[in-house]
Amino acid sequence: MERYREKGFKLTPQRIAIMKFLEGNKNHPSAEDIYLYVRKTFPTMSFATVYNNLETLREKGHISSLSIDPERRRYDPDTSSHHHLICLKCKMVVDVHADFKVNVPEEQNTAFEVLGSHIEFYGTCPECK
Amino acid sequence: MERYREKGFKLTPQRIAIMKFLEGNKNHPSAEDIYLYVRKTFPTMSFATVYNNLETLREKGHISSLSIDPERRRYDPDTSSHHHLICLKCKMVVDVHADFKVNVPEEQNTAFEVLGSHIEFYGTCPECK
DNA sequence: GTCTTGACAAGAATCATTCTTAAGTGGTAT
DNA sequence: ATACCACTTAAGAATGATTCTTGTCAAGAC
Ligand SMILES: [Mn+2]
Ligand SMILES: [Mn+2]
Ligand SMILES: [Zn+2]
Ligand SMILES: [Zn+2]
Repeated sequence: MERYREKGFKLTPQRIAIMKFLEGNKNHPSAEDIYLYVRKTFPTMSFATVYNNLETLREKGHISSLSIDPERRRYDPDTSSHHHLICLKCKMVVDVHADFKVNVPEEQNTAFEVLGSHIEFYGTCPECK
Repeated sequence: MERYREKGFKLTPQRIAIMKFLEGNKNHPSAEDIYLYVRKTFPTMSFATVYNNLETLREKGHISSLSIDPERRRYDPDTSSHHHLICLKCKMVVDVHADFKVNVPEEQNTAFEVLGSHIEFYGTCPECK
């Protein structure tokens, strides 16, 4: 946790609670999921504080935000390059850790500077089948 | 255009205008883009009508909606399987037509019924570079 | 022509996210 | 230990995309 201390990044109790909740969390929670959980410990916490912290954490590269669920943004403490699988029914998101070789065709690649890629798989999870 | 006539699918002038705008459109427009354009011909058209029609067209499989731009939904008349490349600066979305071999690892694949996949590439377009 | 089932316009409502403002606090320097 | 200041917070308002509601209308079926 100490490694997060840096210039202009203050470790407040609310922020620590959010970071603890996210640390190792594989559920790809939404801002609301985080809010509902952290509020148990900090009943006065505001929704805006959650968003502020998520944005700050994202800026600093400690978490990433996913647009795989069209209904709400999901947050992921795992910033290593990996992919996702979403259940179209219950919207559960799980990791797909595999190194796929995907490169855009050469002619597009030269004109457009490709910085990365993300694969979203969709389907039905075991519970929803 | 006649091929769209089917049970419970009425061809109204507004709908035809939306379909004409989308037909062959490679810009992946948002609902607002579509609204602003079609309104030129139908000044009384409502935003809700655009959304109603997009949802109906999507249900019938004539268009697909993309969540690649986290700020707004984009619509694509090309329903064939293809991928996308988004410019992180101007949010331009272009097609990537290539057949990548991506399959989730066996153990996930059996538990989870994978129905499809979509690759989003991100980077900087020629104009924004 | 009549009927039925969508489709329409208009605007209200919803919901996620962002912004604003005033008050509070962590971390650094003194 | 104290003071200071930039960053953070809470609270709520604002925004913006999307969905819902309601009364009216019209396409296509018969
Ligand atoms: Mn993940
Ligand atoms: Mn496309
Ligand atoms: Zn499921
Ligand atoms: Zn660009």
